[in-house]
Amino acid sequence: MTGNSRFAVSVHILAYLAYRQGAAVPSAEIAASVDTNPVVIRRLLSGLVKAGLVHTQKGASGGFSLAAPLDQITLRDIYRAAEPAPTHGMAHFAPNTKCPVGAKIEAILHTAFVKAQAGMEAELALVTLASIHEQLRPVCPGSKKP
Amino acid sequence: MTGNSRFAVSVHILAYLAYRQGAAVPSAEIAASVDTNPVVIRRLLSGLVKAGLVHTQKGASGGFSLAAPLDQITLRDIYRAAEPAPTHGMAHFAPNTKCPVGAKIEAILHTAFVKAQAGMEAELALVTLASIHEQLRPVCPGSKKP
DNA sequence: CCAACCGTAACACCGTTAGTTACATTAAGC
DNA sequence: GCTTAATGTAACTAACGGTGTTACGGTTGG
Repeated sequence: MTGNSRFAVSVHILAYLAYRQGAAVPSAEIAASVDTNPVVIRRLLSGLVKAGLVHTQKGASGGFSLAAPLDQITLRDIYRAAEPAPTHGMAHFAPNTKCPVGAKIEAILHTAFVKAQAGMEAELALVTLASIHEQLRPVCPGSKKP
Repeated sequence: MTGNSRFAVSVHILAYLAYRQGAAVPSAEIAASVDTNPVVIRRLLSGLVKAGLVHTQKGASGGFSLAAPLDQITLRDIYRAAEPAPTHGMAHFAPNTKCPVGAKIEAILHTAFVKAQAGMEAELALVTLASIHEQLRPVCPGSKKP
């Protein structure tokens, strides 16, 4: 695949936790909703826990639950927790610095990328988990397992 | 690598063509500036030509040159010509549609991605090739090969 | 004619991601 | 305490995309 689905799956995970309304949800249950392996879910949750978005409880009858109110978690928070630092392909972009263009293009591109990234994250910041939960609401009367 | 460098290299290519001021530039010369293989350059240029940003001339003493004024080419144009349609990881994201969350999350995510993409492209649209050429200007008095 | 150049196919290599198995650790409930 | 259910993480495989490279046919100026 061209990109990774880390962000998309992470949003799904948090939406699912919102749907389950604070219960301690095991990774296997989330995995069933995403249709993947529980380890994949736990790997992503590891980052979400480190970012303070999710609370974790070990042991029997343990699981994951949201660590903040729905309206205080935005897609930007999730994006930053899920994705590694964006390189925009600059990682392996090493132009010939003996050429006048190659010597300066990198800094110019970096500036443009930072602005583009900011523009994207500004849009993501407008969407809260609460609004996503609201969109899901007509379909989830109670809090049932899949 | 986390991402691809198609966009970064494409901008470099167009900046180089601007630097060479309308001359027919062979792919090997551009490749020397980017420090890569000429075929890689020609592959990317293929897309730029199709997008109408670059003019190509086959045969001896042929090469590539800009097909539009510097102030009418923005980073967004280059981005769209260089990158394939953005999937945002949705390509391999196929949640369990039997789960209420899995069934609706895809549409919600797609909407958010479209907005995020638009926010990013709006920033890219503000940067023209003319402004990049201007930033390169102090360093390129004439039009010399590297 | 020939030398230079484009266009593209074919291929190998490498890094990333997803998926999977395995196992140590932790904690609730009896 | 023992059992059971769960997290956390390492290790491995398979698949995929991107880059770099060689090769070669087509085109054109001199």
